[in-house]
Amino acid sequence: MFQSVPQSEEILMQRANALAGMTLTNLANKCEFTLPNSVLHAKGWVGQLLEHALGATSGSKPQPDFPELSIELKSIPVTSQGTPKESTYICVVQLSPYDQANWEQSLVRKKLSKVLWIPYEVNDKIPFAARRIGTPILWQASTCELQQLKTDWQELSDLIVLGKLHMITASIGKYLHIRPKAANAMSQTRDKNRLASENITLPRGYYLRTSFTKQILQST
DNA sequence: GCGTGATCATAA
DNA sequence: TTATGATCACGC
Repeated sequence: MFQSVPQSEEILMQRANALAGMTLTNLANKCEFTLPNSVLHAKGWVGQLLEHALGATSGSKPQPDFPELSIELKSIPVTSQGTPKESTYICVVQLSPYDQANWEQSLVRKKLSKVLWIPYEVNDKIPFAARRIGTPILWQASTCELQQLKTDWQELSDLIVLGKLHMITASIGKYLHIRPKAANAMSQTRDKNRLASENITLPRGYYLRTSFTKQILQST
């Protein structure tokens, strides 16, 4: 479908709007993507289909999907009521002291600078292939939202810098929280905020709570 | 293993 | 039903 990088926000939005109402089968056919037999073994498939359809190029680099536009693309599964079904992964929790230095330069802040949300319906009665893509929403956090995100990030970052990552649970943070992000519970990484003798830990990621993304989708 | 794309599975 | 912790796939 679209394979070139969108040169402006307007072009990106035109493309995104053109997808609204299409089923996953419609879009997969146009992009020459093969529909997975089961979502279980294709968890990120919808996101990658949308990236391709809109011309995103970042791949797995730790930066927004459209770096020239500072726009991050997020597909988001919603119920027939428009409520998000899942929390939204933002980025990995980096574990070097400098990464927690300041909010403005954090990976979370950069990823959430501006987000193009593309909802798609998820409902037990609708087969995966028949799910429809919804109306895109280009979002920027309000001053109030940004303040809370910063507060959450700061609280979590303080714990990390103090070597207390192991004390962080998913219940910390109003909008933003930290949860495991790994192949499985055996995965390991090093937390450079701790002594070498005790720094092996499970890789983690930052996620947005559904209560917050629900607010985002309804505000527009 | 790291970082991307996420959803699954079950305890609460 | 929801939130937390665990898991799946891919490129490098």
